[in-house]
Amino acid sequence: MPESGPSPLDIVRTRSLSSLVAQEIERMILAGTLAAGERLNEAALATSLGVSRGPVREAVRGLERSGLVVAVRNQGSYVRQVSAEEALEIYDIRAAITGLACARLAEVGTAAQLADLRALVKRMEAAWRADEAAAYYAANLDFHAALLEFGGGPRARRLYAELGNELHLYRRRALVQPENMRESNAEHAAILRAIAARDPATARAAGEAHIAGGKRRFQSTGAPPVPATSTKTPRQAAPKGENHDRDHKDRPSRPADRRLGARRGAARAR
Amino acid sequence: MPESGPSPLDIVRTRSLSSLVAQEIERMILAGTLAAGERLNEAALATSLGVSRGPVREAVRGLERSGLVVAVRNQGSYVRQVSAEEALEIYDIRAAITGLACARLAEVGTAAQLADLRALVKRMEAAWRADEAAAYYAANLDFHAALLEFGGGPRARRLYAELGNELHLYRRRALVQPENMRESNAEHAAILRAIAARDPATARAAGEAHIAGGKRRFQSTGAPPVPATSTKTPRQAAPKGENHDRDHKDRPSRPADRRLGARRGAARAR
DNA sequence: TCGGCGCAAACTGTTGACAGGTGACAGTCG
DNA sequence: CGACTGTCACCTGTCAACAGTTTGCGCCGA
Repeated sequence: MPESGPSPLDIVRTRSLSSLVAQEIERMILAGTLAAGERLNEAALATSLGVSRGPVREAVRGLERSGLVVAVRNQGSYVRQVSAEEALEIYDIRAAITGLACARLAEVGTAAQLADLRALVKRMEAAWRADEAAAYYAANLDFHAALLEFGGGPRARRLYAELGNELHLYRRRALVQPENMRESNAEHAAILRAIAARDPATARAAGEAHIAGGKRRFQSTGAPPVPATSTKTPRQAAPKGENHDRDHKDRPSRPADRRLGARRGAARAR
Repeated sequence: MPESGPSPLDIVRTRSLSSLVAQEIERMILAGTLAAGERLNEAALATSLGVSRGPVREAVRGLERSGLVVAVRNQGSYVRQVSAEEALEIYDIRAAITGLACARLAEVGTAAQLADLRALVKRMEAAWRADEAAAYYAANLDFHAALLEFGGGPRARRLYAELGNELHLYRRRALVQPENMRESNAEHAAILRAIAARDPATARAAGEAHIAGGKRRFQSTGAPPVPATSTKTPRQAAPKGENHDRDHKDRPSRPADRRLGARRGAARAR
């Protein structure tokens, strides 16, 4: 018999449908399939994923807690819109977390871990010289993930990942510009030097400076002070403070959504 | 007509049942009504709160995402147990966040905000002299909340609250000892001085040092390396691959739980 | 022609019910 | 007497249906 190995139906044995659905919706959001500010239609999502509304609701509730969506009673859930101010704040927090991990790594890091990090920096340098932004981007993600994997605890890792997700919500495009790659990787090297020198304070400062540099590059790369798409803000039913304005442009797919998941009969098919 | 004002049943009009239930369960967990490691019986919670299982499930899913509970498929959800290592890590992250807020407050804080903080420090000093640990504890919470309210963005505030909750999970007792109050409040004063001097770097260091001091006091106040109630530590409900060994000790309250919410007839009563 | 009003559809919130899985107890065999 | 296996109750996972509310659309009147 053909054994698919990694996850044939062990998946369904260990993870509940809700978690699978949550993972899928999160992927959709981060991939841009569900745009920021877009409304989540429970029935449509359910039929599209082939499950009932129950798991979808549970998944959305989880995503709401983790800050990816916002929900308004009797109105629906919307993909969260991250304002420019929030994005900058997230950079600050990320800087602090990264600094923590770097400092700790300078204290307890092993030679093997350092070698791993060096290899990643080398990969990034190669990508930069070849002007392959995508490869650099991937290696950069790996580098930071490794930094937290080696130097951070589980809580810090989770937090870092969450912050990264929220940042993706602001702007999807990978904002790596050719001239930035060199600068960014130089900072990486500085971090490595400090860690190799077993100097926690310097390592921390280097880690923070690197994220701060990313924040600066992010700002200068044409991040508008207001992410806004439209001219008006009036209509708003936000739960707390934020307003995610939605004019007609905001729901072009709305009729399609309706047709997709509306009819009882269609929803029942499975 | 008698208008109760804040929350008669307008609450149910603005907040969904799920969020209310989540809030209540969170309160129960933090208050100790639901002990760490205890299992959450959906049916029992539902009847106890007078709602169906749906909202309870959604609430628990949310709490799972925010780290208060862990869930295993086909087995149930358990109030998360925070290990000593995790607690220490949380202190580190809190220190970083607090430092951030202090630094920012030193830059942009207003005189009124400084006055508020000074008043809180005074309140704590009074509580210390009167040896009223409870009052000190409350004012201390207010102080830190104000610190983040004035110096932190919304994301940092949410994060700080979440970390505080997780810390409560480790040990409920307010670990303020008389001799610690003076030291703690001295650090508060140091933070204030640095902020008043408009010295971000020093303010940040003071904020971090204060949390680090709290961590030290937390450790020395007899926090055992093992939070355990019993002799063995291996117990930890693991979501992934870990085997969550469960000996009889693990569920002393299990029979009671069953009796509480088990029978179909009882579950249906409402 | 424009503004207000009312109806209807759709979507969310909530509930009840069903099916599968897991853990424990008891009986039996070595 | 111990270990194993079969059975059973409970509990979670999932689904389908019901109720309330909001929103959009059409109609009527000024």
